[in-house]
Amino acid sequence: MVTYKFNRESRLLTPGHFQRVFSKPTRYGSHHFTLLITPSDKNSSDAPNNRLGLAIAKKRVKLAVQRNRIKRLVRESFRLNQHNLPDIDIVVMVKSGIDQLDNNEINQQLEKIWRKINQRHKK
RNA sequence: CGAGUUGACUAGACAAUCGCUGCUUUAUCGUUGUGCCUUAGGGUAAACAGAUAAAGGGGAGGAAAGUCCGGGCUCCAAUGAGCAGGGUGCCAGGUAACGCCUGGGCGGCGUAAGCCGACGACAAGUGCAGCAGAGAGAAGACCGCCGAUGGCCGCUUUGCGGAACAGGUAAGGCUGAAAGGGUGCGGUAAGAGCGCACCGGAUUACUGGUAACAGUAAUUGCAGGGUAAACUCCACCCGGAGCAAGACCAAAUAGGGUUUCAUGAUUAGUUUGACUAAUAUAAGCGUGGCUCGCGUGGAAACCGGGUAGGUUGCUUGAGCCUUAGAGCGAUUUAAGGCCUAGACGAAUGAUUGUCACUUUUCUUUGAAAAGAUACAAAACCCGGCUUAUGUGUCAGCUCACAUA
RNA sequence: GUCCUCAUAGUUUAACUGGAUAAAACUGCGGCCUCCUAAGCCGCUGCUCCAGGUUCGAGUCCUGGUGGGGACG
Repeated sequence: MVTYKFNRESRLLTPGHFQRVFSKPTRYGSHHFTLLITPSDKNSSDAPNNRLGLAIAKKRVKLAVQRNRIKRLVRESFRLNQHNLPDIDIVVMVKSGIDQLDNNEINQQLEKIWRKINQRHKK
């Protein structure tokens, strides 16, 4: 079933959720992104599918406007590609210099990462 | 038409597709909580919360920023006052309040419109001023000037001349950021507010003004300058903390209190076992005692605190718009109309197209390419200040040039 | 979000109550010494975070900004 929705169930909400991902991650990266990935918790009832969390540090991106822009782009890209992904929890982190990129470049980088995740998982 | 100056407005527009988050309405689900009914079993969706879907409608700023001031609101402490500490500082007004704003005064800049100003007091007291310089605060003879007067020397001796001993002198030089009113004339041996004129100052009086202050007159030769973003004095203001304030609900695990039961301990009574009553929350082991260490403590009910988490505070307000009145103005009064973000790992977006805009290139119009805008995003709410910043429009005023 | 602190050579610290060339150690660079290196000796290296203001004079006082660090769930 193809869905483009993105509500509170597909986000990481509490520090506990984040800790679970940080404790045993698989890493993916590109020039400006680092992604941490853990398979979803099957026992927990409130994790029906893949979920996204964002960790955009103020140290890496100074201005609030730029931080918000990056968050929105990542969410948008996740929203449009989530039906291709397996059931995982994702935390997206960011490296310095990302605020220099424009929207198009960020989208391309993210799509490359989604494809890479999909390939590895099928193996 | 050019240059400038002040004030106000603006913060890309439209469409399509896919999303996020509140609100309203409708439909479906839903007895988990609350409510209602009850024959105490439960029932109730034409009860409210809650979930899902659809439709409608709303969704960042002029600075949302810095957190520099002032308030509302909440809690804490309170009988009030003072000290300490901090802040403000020409005058009047505005305001909930302010370090803000308006009007006025004074000073500075500018041809002008206009702009800028921590702008009380150093004659209440204490301090500070390196180096340089003669002298730095009731100042000072280094160079200089004079040497009238007194003394010295010479001569043509009731006088004249010389040197510069006593001494006089703040006009000039020198030092410095700063040297104790300024300019001119008189005066003198040389000078000096020593005298006079004007300017400046001080004191007193009067006039105008609510006041700051301004003006006029008279008197006074004139007076210890700078620094208070040095201590200080004077006048006025300030209790502390902040929505992570505060209020409510409250899981698991741990843990507090009370009661009951169970268990073992001690004592007493009855006594085959055991039971009853009282006491204590320990007993026990290392070790006989003290000390120290080790170690055990079941079940149920109720009460209270409270973590995770949730709800609330949370947006109707010193609110906005229009018109009229008061006021030079800030502002204020009245009437009518309007509701305009409430998120919480944190929404307000992405993509595409057309137009507008900017830049570049070619260029008669115009065409093409690129950019998709600057500064920057709410986090309880207001009033200000400061800082950052794109383009354009409107209005007032000033100066210069040209024409009439 | 709220509150609090700090900023001086490349690094770690000084600099009195505002007073004149901002000091010291280590490091770096150059030179001397040595066959070479080390050690030793000599010399060099500063917009006192930035911009204004007060003052005769500011690292120091005042105002505004920039950057770093910390506390509070």
